[in-house]
Amino acid sequence: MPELPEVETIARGLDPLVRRRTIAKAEILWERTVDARSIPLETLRGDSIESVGRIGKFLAIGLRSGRTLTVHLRMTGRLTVAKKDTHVPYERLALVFEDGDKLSFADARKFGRIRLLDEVSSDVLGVGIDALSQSLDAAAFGSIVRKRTTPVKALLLDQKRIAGVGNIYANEALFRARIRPRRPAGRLSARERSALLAALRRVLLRAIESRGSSVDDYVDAEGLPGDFQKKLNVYGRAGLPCRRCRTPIKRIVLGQRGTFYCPACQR
DNA sequence: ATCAGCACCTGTTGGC
DNA sequence: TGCCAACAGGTGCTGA
Repeated sequence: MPELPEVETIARGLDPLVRRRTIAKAEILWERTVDARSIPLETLRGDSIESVGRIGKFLAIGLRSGRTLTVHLRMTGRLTVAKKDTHVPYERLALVFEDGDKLSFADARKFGRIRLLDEVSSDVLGVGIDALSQSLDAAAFGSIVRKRTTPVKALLLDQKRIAGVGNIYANEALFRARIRPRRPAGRLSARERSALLAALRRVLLRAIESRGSSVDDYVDAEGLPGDFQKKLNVYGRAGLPCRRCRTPIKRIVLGQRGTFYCPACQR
């Protein structure tokens, strides 16, 4: 479910809600929610939250002890704050605070993972340069794309190279840059590369302004949906007329993911 | 290096 | 109405 704009929205919303709160205990309701490489969550007792940030699609909860708790929402994860005794549907893990509230992680499909680490970095998390990083410039983007035969859309989705882009925004950025998803990445012209990088930034930033896309069930830290789904040009619009040229939007499968594009606008 | 296929899970939706 | 297959904002592993 959540990609960079949704995770960023959650981080911003969550930060003021959990800052400075002290953890009384972690309640684990589905064991596999805790990453096998995690420091045991019992050690969270007495620690407190300093801030909430984002690395790629990971939420990074900075703790007083200097450690970091990372949360990956995968498809259906949700993080919300509630009273300790509130029943949260599909709750898999809860950080109960000393003040009687809890930070609840709910996840219908159980794909989400939480991990407590001494030190975080994009390297430890296995992700590449953040899609909104200033250092992702033409040169850096060029070296990622260069000589690759893989379809450009698959490259955008590869978290080890560029972190944060998921299926919605990969489709949308390619539409905006007028590039077909199957084009081998290495065969894009310099002009197309710069159009794509600009489109990617623009789409992600505008999605953050809209507080993300709620296509199905995404909600932010306050339980509110985003608005960007109203502005999507291709994602989920198979058969509907292109907003630019009225040609029906096509759906193909690429790398096992639904892929949408306008056969007239995108070359 | 790359890629298809499958695994992990559950809920929703659309077709017959 | 009911059943079943297809599909879902993600990622990791295996084997060709």
